This record gives sequence, structure tokens and C-alpha cells, in this order.
Amino acid sequence: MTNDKKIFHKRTERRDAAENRQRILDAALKLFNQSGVGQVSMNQIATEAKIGPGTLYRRYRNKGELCLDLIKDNVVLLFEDIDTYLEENREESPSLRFKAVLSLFLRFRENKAQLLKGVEDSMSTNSGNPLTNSPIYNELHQIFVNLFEEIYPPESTRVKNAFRADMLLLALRSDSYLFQREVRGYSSEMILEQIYSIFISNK
Amino acid sequence: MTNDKKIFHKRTERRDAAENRQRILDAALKLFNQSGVGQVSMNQIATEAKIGPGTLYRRYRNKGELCLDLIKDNVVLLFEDIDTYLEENREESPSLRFKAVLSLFLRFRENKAQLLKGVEDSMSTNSGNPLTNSPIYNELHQIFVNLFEEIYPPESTRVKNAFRADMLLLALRSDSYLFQREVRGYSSEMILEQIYSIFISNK
DNA sequence: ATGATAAACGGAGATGTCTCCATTTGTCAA
DNA sequence: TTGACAAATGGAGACATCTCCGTTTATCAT
Repeated sequence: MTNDKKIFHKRTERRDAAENRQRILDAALKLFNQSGVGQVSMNQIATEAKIGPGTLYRRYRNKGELCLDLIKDNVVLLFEDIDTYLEENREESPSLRFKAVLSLFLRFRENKAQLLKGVEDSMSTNSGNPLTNSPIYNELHQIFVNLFEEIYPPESTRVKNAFRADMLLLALRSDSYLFQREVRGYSSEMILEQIYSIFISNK
Repeated sequence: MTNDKKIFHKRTERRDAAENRQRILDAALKLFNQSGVGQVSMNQIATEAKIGPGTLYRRYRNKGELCLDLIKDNVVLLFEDIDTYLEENREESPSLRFKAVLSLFLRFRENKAQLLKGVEDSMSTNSGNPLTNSPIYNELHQIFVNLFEEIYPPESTRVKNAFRADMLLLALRSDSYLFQREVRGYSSEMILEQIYSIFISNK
């Protein structure tokens, strides 16, 4: 343990780097609370953290990565919650478990709406599709595929469950979720209900 | 006709303005073909068209509006095709008409993939949701809602058809369509089939 | 024709993203 | 302790978006 660095020939994070990291996180959080994630530029964050822009960009290639770092703990918790629920409720029907997972995610989405939008916005600006690149969505995709496989056995449906899960994830992305929330005026619960009914054919 | 301007107290577009408009369109088309829509900046277009950046931005608030102008004719044609089809096939089943409209749109999407992506990209960067702001998607939304109402009478489904249409339009957006096309490796026909099967419950 | 006027123009500049690289600094081995 | 080296730094600068505003110009009424 004390010798990890020797054993693996890997240097530990330099002390000044660790300090800067924390200063960045503090600065970002402060500015985000002050003006909203969308309004804050990387430059402002660098200035507030008293570091050069280059330093900031080496650590976080864009604002999305910074936002992701800021919610990393919550993401881990979310997936722990999901795993726990799924393990403790193996006996429940797949559709009920599906709804529960959806519900857990939507709660998370409501809590971290701004930062999550920050993540997705720069993902789509910088590197194609949020679906592909965000680890969050990849992991969710796997979870939903598994549930769908129980509900729609591959031999009984013309739709590939990976595709079905892709469609579901579209509905959970910030832009579409917030659109339903703000433009169409749905509550979180109503959105859940609608999504559920579309993806679980209620025979 | 010769007196529209007098009658309506509206000046006609100035000659130099009209010339510039055409120069912009030509320049944009040339550069787009040369390097791809995504790689070309507004500055480059302004330079190529031999006008100042301010002039370009007054006419088109962003690259998306320019792209939209470039495909406006095709958009009109698309909706004419859809209207014609729907009028000539009133007797067909709603699901068949649904699939046909989907097919017409996907053909359009394949033809104008780059420019359409250009439109949607700046829509989402600049003004929230492509769903809301693009006239194309608004009109499609209406068409799909009408078809859904035939297939799923409001009293028989828990899902609002406006919501269903919103979900469908998500699947038709550039980023998700191209994701299926390029990452998942589906052909246009396979995507059509999958979307159809998800939104038309095949009892 | 011509002058008043609204429209169009262009380019400077504010702000933002992101890269590059000369310089500094912490760390580890000797 | 020290010096070599990898890691980290910061800021200049390349480009991009987009705005603002003083200047030019086409058009219409007279």
C-alpha cells in the first residue's frame, strides 16, 4: 500500500496537481450555483480557480467532463441503488422492476438536472452521441437490455432489445426529458407513466 | 403584382441584398461539398462569399438557418409527397400509411443527411430542442399525431398520442438515426422496420 | 433628377474554446 | 541532499461565434 508507486512504477498524483483539482471543483461549484451551469465558461472557471486555461483543459477536455466529475459520486450511488433493488426484488415481475429502475433514474435526473445537462451538452458538441460516449448511458443500456430480454424474449419480438433500449435512452436524455417537462408541462411522474406505457405493451 | 410594394408599403428586397444572398448560398454549397458541412465555419463562408461576417449573421443567425435555406425546396417537396400519398391512400390501413410516411421521411433524411444534421446541430446549440424549434419537426409531429389517433383512439390508450409522436421524432433525429446507422450498423430499411415495430404494436 | 430614409454593409472587438510549448516544480533514486 | 526527469503549469495565440455601430447605398416619393 505504501509502496504502490514503487511496485507499479506509477507516480502518484503530484501534490500541486491535487490541490489544483480541488480548487477547480470548488470554483466550478461556486460559479455553477451562482449563475447556472450553462452560463459559466471554462475561462471563468480557470480564472476563479486561479489557474491558466491550459491547465484546466488538460485536466478536463471540456465542461462536460468537469460536470461528470462533479456528479461522479451520485452516479456511483445511483447504480448501487439500482443493483441493490434488482437483487432484492428478483421475484417481482420484470415490468415492475423496469418501472422501478426508471423511477430511480428519473429521481437522479431531477436532482442533478443541471449538471447532467452540462454533461450531455458537451458530449453532443464534442464527440458525437451522448448515447455512445457517456459511461452512464452505456451502463443503463445494459441494464435495460437485460430487463427487456425478460419481458420480450428475442424469439417473440421483431424488435431487437438493444434497439428498444436505445429508444428508451433517447427519452431519458436531457433535451427530450426537459422538453416534456418544460414545454409539454408534464410532471416527472407523468413522464414515467407515459414512457412505461410505451415500452411495456399493456396487453 | 408590379405594385405589391406600393400596396403593402413593403419594400422589396434590395438588389444588392439579393445578390449577396445568392453569393452566400453558392459559397456555402461550394465549401460544404469541398469539406463537409461540419468542417465549414461561418467565417469561411463569409470570406468565400466576399462579405463581412456581420452581413452573413444578419441574414442567417447561425449555420443551421443557412442549411435550412439550402434544403428548403426539398422540405417543401417532402411534405407535398407526404400529403399526396396520404390523400391518395385514405383507404389503406393507418399502419400502412404510417409506414409509408416514415419511409418517405427516411428517404429524405438519407438524401440530405449532412445538411439536416447541420440544421439540428445548431438548433440544439442555440435554441434548445430541435423538436420544438424546427418547423420540419413541428409539421411531422402533427402528421404523426393524426395517424396515431387513428391507430390508438385516445380512449383506448394510456399514452397521449402527442407524447408518442414526440418519442417517434426522437428516433428520427440526426444524432440517433446516424447512431443506429453508423455505430449499430443498421441499414435504412432495418431502422424503419424496428421503429415501425416499436410504435405499432403488432397484436 | 434628387434627397430622405430605411436597409444593408463590413469590420473591429468581446468572448469563448482549445492547443502548443517554453518554463517551472514536485518526486524519486542514488 | 541532490539532481534528473516526468509532470504540471500558464499564457499566448489560432480560430470560432456573434454583436455593435459608423458608414454606404438602393429605393421611393416628390
